[in-house]
Amino acid sequence: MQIMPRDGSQARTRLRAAALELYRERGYDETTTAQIATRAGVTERTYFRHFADKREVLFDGEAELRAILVNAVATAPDRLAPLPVMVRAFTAVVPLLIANRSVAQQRAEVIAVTPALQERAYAKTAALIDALTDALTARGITRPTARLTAQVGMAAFERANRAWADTPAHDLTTLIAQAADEVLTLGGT
Amino acid sequence: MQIMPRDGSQARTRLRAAALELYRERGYDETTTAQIATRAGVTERTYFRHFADKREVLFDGEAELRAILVNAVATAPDRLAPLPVMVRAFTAVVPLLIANRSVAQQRAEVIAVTPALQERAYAKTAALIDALTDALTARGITRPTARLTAQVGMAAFERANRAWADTPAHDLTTLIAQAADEVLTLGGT
DNA sequence: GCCTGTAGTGACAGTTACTGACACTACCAG
DNA sequence: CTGGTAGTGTCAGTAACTGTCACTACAGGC
Repeated sequence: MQIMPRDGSQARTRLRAAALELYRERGYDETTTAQIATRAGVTERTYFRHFADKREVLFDGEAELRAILVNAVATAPDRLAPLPVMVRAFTAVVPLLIANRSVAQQRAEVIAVTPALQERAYAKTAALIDALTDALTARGITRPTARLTAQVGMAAFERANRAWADTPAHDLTTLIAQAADEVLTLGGT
Repeated sequence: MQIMPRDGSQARTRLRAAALELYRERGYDETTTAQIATRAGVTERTYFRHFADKREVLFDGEAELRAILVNAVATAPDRLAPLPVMVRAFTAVVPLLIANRSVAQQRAEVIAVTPALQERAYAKTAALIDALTDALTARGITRPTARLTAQVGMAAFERANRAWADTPAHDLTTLIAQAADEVLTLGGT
């Protein structure tokens, strides 16, 4: 067997790249974890030491995203209303999204055609909402309201993100603020 | 082997009951699909003819829920603003929720302690949001706004549902309307 | 009463995601 | 040079899920 560098992060990186490639080339269902491992130059067992399951390999960035969001909420000015706090948080994440845009695009294409991956994506979004709920609660907002705020904020963010994907010329920061405003118009009158 | 009635819906019903029992008795992870099938008096293969996977057996009611929601949106008065349409839709589903309350409670307990089931629950919620988005689009609302509305409406509904679980004395219909109102206050000023 | 089609099922073999246990190797601290 | 630690390979095993085929209950026409 080949001698492999002991730095685990390298194997992890290669596994991520190999999985994305294979999922794009032959589809998620037609790819086995053994194939991913082989392409990355490790064994299947090593794959499962780095990622909990076959899906998780595509969702490695979530922790970083969550950290930025939570920090932005925590450092928001006091007295700022709940939804503006959300706008602030999602705005803080814009640079990361811009930096990762091309890989994110490839990921999104695979997820869009794979129900199993969509399911995981929903769970990751829910985890972000949980984290945002906690962060809002720490600001003194009651938990039910905090949860509602986090969900509504996430909905606005997704709306902005989709608009951004359609018309990349627009500024994502502006789109986020507009989506938040739009929420407040849905009640009519 | 025993002679089994040919009416598939009976096996399906027994499988649902057996799965809920076993998941509650020993936990989801410690339950095998073979055990569910045995308790329901069928083979494992028959289980997978009725349900796509080990999780789906707990989420059989979604189609009915979706039908009611979509119908309520379709038959809502013209000129009603988007969010009030959502309130109307979720209000229409209240009787079903009241009727199923005890089973729903047991289901919720199992789901609450099982990440794999939570993931599926998120996916089911997302499917409802998709259906609501389509229904709103049919009313002439643009798709991005329809999607935002469906997500915000679902967030309000969940907020009402949680409040209802905590204080069952309150009227769910009222709680839904209040949650929708609360959304409009999140912007401040 | 018999024939025929259809839907539901049992039996069985096979693939693959995932796990536990153990041994080995690169590297780091002293 | 030594001992500890983290990452890995190997192997065996479990359980979710699938394909295929044969069989059985039942409904309808004749």
